[in-house]
Amino acid sequence: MEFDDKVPIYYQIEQYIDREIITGNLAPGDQVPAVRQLALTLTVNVNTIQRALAELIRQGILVSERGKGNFVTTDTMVIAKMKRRVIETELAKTYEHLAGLDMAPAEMVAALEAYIETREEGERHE
Amino acid sequence: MEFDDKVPIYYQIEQYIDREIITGNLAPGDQVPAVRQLALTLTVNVNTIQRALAELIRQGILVSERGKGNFVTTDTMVIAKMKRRVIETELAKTYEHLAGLDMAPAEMVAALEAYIETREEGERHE
DNA sequence: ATGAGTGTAATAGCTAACTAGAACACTAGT
DNA sequence: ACTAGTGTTCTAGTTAGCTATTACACTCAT
Repeated sequence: MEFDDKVPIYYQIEQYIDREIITGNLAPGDQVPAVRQLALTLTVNVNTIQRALAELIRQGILVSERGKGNFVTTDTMVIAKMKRRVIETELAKTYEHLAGLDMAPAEMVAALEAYIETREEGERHE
Repeated sequence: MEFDDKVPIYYQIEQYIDREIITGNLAPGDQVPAVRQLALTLTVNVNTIQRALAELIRQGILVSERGKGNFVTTDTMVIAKMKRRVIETELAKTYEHLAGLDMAPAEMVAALEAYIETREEGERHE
């Protein structure tokens, strides 16, 4: 996995697992890969994995069972709330950044559409 | 100024100045506030300011004149290129993040529109 | 020449993030 | 009981980012 070196790895791992849950790659009740396995997969130290998981456990998104593993909560409300938070945060950040460029809301939408368009152009010729 | 403690301050200052230039708050040829003044305004150490400016100078966005000050380049091509890069980067990041949530391009646009809508709702009642 | 205003550089010290490695605690299958 | 597979904790050491402080270099008006 490639990390953005401008933001803490443990934080990016948190977001990575959030996404895995949102997309259903990790379903409620599923066991998360073992910490040592994650450390290998993400080529990162176990402690860093632990730090990321600790935060997700604190939020109730994961449930830790000593000796067994870490599991995605079966509390779908917690997951739904997390999903809303993740999406909202993403959009808010985009909005703020573009607003800081003096872009009006309508322009933001247009810019995103244009970006998607050019991106699909590119993919067509890959 | 409020910084995101997940990303280096010097980097956020770079982006801040980029934005000031894009919005025209800082026009080509304009003098950038003195480093010690910026340090005060942004409540940050002079060295941190210097680090941010050094990168902008390296990119040719700012021009340093010892004893006089730092100035926005008059090379409008450099500025135009920077502006494109900033916007492109912003949209790309949003796209990648939302794609990571299994969102289709059309959904991204819809989500952004919905976000803007609710946001304007909120502002109306502030 | 002096002084105020500018950029530049260097030192020292602090903290957060990360790594490496070891040890400990618990679970489940044999 | 043993063993393999889990999570948890701790210590030590490295590096990057930031602060504080001082000193130096240059420009311009007086």
